[in-house]
Amino acid sequence: MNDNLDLDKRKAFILATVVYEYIATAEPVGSLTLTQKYNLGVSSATIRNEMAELEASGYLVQPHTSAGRIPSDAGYRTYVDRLMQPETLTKDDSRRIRDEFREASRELADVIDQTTRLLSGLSGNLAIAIAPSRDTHAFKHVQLIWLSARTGLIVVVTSGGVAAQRVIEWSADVAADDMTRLSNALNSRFGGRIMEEIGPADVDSVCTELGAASEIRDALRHAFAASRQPDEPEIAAAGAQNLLDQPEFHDLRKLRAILRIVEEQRTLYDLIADELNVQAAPDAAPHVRIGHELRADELAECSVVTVPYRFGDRGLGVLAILGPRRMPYGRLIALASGTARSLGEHLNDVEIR
Amino acid sequence: MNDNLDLDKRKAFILATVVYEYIATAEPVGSLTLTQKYNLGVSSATIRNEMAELEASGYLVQPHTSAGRIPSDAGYRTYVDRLMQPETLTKDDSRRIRDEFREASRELADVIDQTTRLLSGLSGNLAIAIAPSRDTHAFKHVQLIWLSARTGLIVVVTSGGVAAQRVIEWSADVAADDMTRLSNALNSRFGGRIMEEIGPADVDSVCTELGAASEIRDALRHAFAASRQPDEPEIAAAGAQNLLDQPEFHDLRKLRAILRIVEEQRTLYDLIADELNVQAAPDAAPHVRIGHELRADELAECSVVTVPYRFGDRGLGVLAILGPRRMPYGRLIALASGTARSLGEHLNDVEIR
DNA sequence: CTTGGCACTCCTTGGTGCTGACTGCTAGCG
DNA sequence: CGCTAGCAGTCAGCACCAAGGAGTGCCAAG
Repeated sequence: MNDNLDLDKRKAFILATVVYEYIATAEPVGSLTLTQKYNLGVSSATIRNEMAELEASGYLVQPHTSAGRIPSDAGYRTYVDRLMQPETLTKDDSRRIRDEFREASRELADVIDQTTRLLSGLSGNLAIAIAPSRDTHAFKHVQLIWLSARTGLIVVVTSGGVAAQRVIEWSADVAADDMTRLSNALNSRFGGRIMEEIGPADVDSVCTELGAASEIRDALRHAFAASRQPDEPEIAAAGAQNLLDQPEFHDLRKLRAILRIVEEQRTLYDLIADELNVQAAPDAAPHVRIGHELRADELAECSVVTVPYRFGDRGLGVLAILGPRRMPYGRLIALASGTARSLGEHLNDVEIR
Repeated sequence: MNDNLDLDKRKAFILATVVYEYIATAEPVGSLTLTQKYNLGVSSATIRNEMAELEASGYLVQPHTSAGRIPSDAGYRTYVDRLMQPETLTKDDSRRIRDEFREASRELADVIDQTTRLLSGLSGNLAIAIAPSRDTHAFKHVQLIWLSARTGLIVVVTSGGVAAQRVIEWSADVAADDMTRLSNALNSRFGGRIMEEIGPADVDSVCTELGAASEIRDALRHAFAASRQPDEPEIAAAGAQNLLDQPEFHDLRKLRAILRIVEEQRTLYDLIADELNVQAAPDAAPHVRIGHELRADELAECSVVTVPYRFGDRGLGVLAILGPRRMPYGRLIALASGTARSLGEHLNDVEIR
């Protein structure tokens, strides 16, 4: 139905203009508006004929008989893929992104959080970030710290920073020296490996050799497991209140449906994490999903821009912007990809080598 | 105007019933409703006379001439202070709180976060938590961990757990032994102190004695400062989407005004932290602020229940529930104080001794 | 193929009148 | 003197209707 051939130059221009105008005004666009605000060179009657054909081809829809047209999912899709001007970051946006990362934390969780706040502020939409997978981090160091005869602290450091830390208690006195020896043994055994190569059996074997208490062995296992795979998906979201400004969300039911999705980290993760598989290549261009392409009824009127970012050689995370379908795609794509690039650079800078 | 004497027994009962009924239904309460649903023993005309007097005394207001009455700030205040039945936690709520803390993390930030999620879920309102002041934590341990010739990690442990950790880089090679010696010196110097007794000068003097590099000295200073006073107020909030269910927030302008307050951590902190000064005593009863008592126009239709919780001997944090004035005060007070108690106990359990 | 004209559709807006929920007041009763 | 029944008055909410306007589809002529 909507293959390339049914869009001649004029239809393409009209479709692009309708989408552009509707994004700007949130009002259905009529033929008169088009002839008045844009230099079409033909009369409104001609536009009407063209728009009728665009509707028949599935690019536009009419909310009701006597209204103007608004884009369908397919209309937005064509706009994004073929009609839209690519945008670059404005000077101002570049500067704000640069400034933000100059001050940014070294802690992965903090960085992710801060990035969503930045991106939601710049984009005026809801921003989401998934932390990069930890499996490919390089093991750097583990330290058992003696706090008292019955308490200690385990710290696991990977190339991504402190990956796990936990206070542990045990039931029989342990000497500080034992902890140092255990730390040294673990470090010399695991040095140079990446995290996914370190399993519970490896931890066990070192513990057995040195005769470590079972409580300490269990705590170490947990610490290493948590270093690779935290209990909850590492995901951050910010800027939900931005959605209140969009007229499409003045309907409270829709708003609540979306907030419910955002609240449930698991659902949100699934929504975004698709990209981790689809876009295995880092530095990939942002990907846009529109309306029903999101495969969630609650999000039928939303679009999502996703972009992967790099951490180190293989680690990969995802940034996303969620907003109404009527979003300024060009700007958001530029923002998402600029932020992802800066985030990747920042993570590279703070990576422990 | 509204002193004790102007509330005879019947007026008190009527006021209490109006507040109760309005909290339950969100509809202005009329004289007929009262006689029908509650056993007043007098006719609606008598109730009308009484209600007119309650309005003259400032306890009730009428949204418009031909409507029933709703409570004023003063009406809610009297209800909360003198008329309401104190409630205790239901079995079910107790159990959920207990279960939640059984599984809870040892990390202060995670606990705070988890507590707000619990409390917002139980209360159906917005929950807020401020982490206890760190000044009174006891110093436990500091460890400089050698990662490579040019990078290391500082971990400061207080009775509250890991209070600061930061990866540091320096420009001249440092040996692992130097870091151990410095750690030992700091630990023996600071052992037994509480955090507020450890200033930058103390850190400096140890560093100078051992001839530590200035980069390490600066990093240690920062780490100790951050252990006492984090850069941003430690505050968590959860459950904003619950407010959508309240009819008073169906007006989007009001909703946005409130979300703006919640978003700005600083404002939110100021709003709640008053209690830290007012209620210096731990185990104090929950405190309720109603409408204009909050001294913020945006919150004129809101109430806040706050309750301090203990951490250790002197540390004090605050839990709060923010919702519409029309909130079930008895239940929320019970929830807030039960949660604060369990939180205090949990923190006590995980405190490092 | 384009265009002006025209009839048609249907949302939006504003006005009107009704209904129902309350109230305040008053006169009479115990 | 307090209580009550009855009644008139007020006003938000709702349904209904008419006018206005934005925009369309179609057609005949250029």
